[in-house]
Amino acid sequence: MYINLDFESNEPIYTQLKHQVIAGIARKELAPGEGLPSVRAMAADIGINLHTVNKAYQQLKQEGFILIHRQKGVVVNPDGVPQADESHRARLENTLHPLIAESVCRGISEEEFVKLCSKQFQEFAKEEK
Amino acid sequence: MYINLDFESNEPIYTQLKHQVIAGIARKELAPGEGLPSVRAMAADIGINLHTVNKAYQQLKQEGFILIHRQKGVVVNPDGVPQADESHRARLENTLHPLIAESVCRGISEEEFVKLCSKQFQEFAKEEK
DNA sequence: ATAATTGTTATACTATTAATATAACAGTTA
DNA sequence: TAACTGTTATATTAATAGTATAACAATTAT
Repeated sequence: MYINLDFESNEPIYTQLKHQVIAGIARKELAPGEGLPSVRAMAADIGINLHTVNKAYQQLKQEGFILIHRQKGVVVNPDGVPQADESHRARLENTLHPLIAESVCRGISEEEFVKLCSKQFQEFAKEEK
Repeated sequence: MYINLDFESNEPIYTQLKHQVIAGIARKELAPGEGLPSVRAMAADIGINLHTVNKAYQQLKQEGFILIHRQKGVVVNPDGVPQADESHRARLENTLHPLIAESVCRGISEEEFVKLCSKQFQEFAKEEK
């Protein structure tokens, strides 16, 4: 699991870490049940504080992406990530709304927008048939 | 221009204000050249500080959505919002990426995702044909 | 049994951001 | 002259991000 952080970004480090773990799961590089480095090991690897890693891990656990056993360490959720419910869909819509509004203002057509999304979905598609 | 703020949200107030102005432009409720309330009037209207409004206005100006004349006040860009360039598209992709990754993890299909986007594009479509 | 490692918790500190509160300035308009 | 425009400056409060140590309890390896 290679993590690449941008310390100049205004996106918080723990958020970048969260996103890359989630992307790893979506890309199926991280399989259900697979272990992740301990908070200290991960922190040392990428050169940040263990509390920053812990914050990311705690939120990933809270959101169902990983499990944390006191003994076994950190593990990608063996049952898979919980399916989206209505609250997830609502949050997704609320996040998309300003993106689409700006796109409309700037002349990005629905077709182009959709094509852009599809391209990213393909990045996560891996012999799934 | 009705503004609706959620003071409990973790989305900053000035960001909420920005988004609603942009949505108003996308929805064509705010036409090019149309005036917006002065920073003080807007602040009094929605019950926030004038600096918070000013911050939103400055960023909207910086991003090409509005113009601010010392005399004429605040006006929706009469030339229309500048078209998206490559940097806009890159930012859009970067913002969409974690959304799509999480959607993939949670079993939201590309079809559902695209349908969700299309629904929002329709919200902004107004006898444009 | 000892040592090392695990997640977890607590405390403290710095820096940045969000938001508010006054106040003032310079130019425009009524 | 008075009221209003955007703008700037200064100060304060609260919250968040990130780091730095330190310790505890439980497990694992030597």
